[in-house]
Amino acid sequence: MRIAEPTVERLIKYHRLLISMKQGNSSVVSSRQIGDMLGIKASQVRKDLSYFGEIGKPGVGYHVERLCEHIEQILSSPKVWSVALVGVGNLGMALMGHSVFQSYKFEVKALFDVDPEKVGQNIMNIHCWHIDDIARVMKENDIEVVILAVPAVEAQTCIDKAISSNTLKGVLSFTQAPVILPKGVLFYAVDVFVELEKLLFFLKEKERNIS
Amino acid sequence: MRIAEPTVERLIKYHRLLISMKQGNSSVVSSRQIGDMLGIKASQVRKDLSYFGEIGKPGVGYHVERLCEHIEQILSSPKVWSVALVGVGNLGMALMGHSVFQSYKFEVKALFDVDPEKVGQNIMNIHCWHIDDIARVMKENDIEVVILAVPAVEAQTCIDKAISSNTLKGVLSFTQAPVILPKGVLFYAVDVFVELEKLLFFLKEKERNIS
DNA sequence: CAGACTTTGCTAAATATTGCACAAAGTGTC
DNA sequence: GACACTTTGTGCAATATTTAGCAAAGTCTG
Repeated sequence: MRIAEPTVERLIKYHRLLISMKQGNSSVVSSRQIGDMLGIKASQVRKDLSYFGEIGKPGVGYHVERLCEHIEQILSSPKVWSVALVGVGNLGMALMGHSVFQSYKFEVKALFDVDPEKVGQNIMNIHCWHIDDIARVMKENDIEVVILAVPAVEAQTCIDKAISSNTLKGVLSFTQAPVILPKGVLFYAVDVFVELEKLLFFLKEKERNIS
Repeated sequence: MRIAEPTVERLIKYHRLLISMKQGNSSVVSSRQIGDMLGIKASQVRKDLSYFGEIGKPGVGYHVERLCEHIEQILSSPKVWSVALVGVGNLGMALMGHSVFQSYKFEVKALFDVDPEKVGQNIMNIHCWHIDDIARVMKENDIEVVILAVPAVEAQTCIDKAISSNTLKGVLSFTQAPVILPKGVLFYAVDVFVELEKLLFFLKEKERNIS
């Protein structure tokens, strides 16, 4: 059974919320409460949660810990993914420092850059290689996922080198350049520019509709 | 006429692409070419572009410069938005350094943080205030948009202070915490964690379906 | 333990979004 | 200028996603 992307996205958010609720005082939570906290309709929450069998109790709600484990199981990986971070500039460093990067689901095995100040160094205990070594290092470390945080103009070149490792399975890109990938390689992009433009666009539209 | 969010998102991407094509050699481009470069179906491209009147020529395609201006007009703002960046940590600095922030559509008028090393300083020529001053500074500078780049635990507190300025109209959040806003304030979030989790989830699913 | 609530799981309807297919329009060649 | 292409714009069908509504199940109160 295939799960739709928006559903997965919400499951991730429920999971995150439940983790923070585990330290709270109530051991039970209703779809309404979850929905209100995340800005999602309660019926949507129920539909998402009932996707994998009945887990809530009518008249009561969902048991926080149980539900959390339940979602954890759905989202869980059978293995720890090996990841490479390409581009150790401001953004790359910000990512590395981010708590997200202390996950049990993946491990950043190698860094890549072109800056001679960084290449050869250990940064936050991870070795930084020259981007030209990426195919070899990826093969040696079985790296299947690349996080791309380089300037737009270099994105495609870097990706092409990563592709030549033949181990690449997924890319999370932070650059705004469109990149061409062999089909079969999953691609997700975090596009700051697009989000900001969208915000400004709909702000404009809203003001226009008022006046 | 209301434009759907996915459409706006694609328009932004077309615009970005067209800008880079303006320096290229061909002055004309087809919906097929645009689609291939961005991973979008040609029919979708045509539908998006014809939303605002006929602008292409059958048998030829779209005139790059003309199309670019056309989209620019759709996306254009009647004013330059005043923006505050809340949180001048790694991520905030990365954003400031990003080329996205040299836009003619908005201007970062003020920075906010709690770190005594930063408060009172000018960072990249913009003054950094203590977060407690945000309501006053926002009012004085007519700041309507806040970019939130603080640790999750501080997100709500910061936003509450920004709300009390009464000038807040939109938020672009980089924190993973859900925040409660008065309705009427637009909210967009860039959620690194969610994107990464989605990537890993669908990678897992894909491998599971193969084996 | 009856009656008033609450809340789930699910089905069906409503919306939103994408993709197809084709006529009409433009280009190029001989 | 006839014929073979290419490519747009668009109506309609197909998919995807969200929302509403409700019976059934569980809780609480007196």
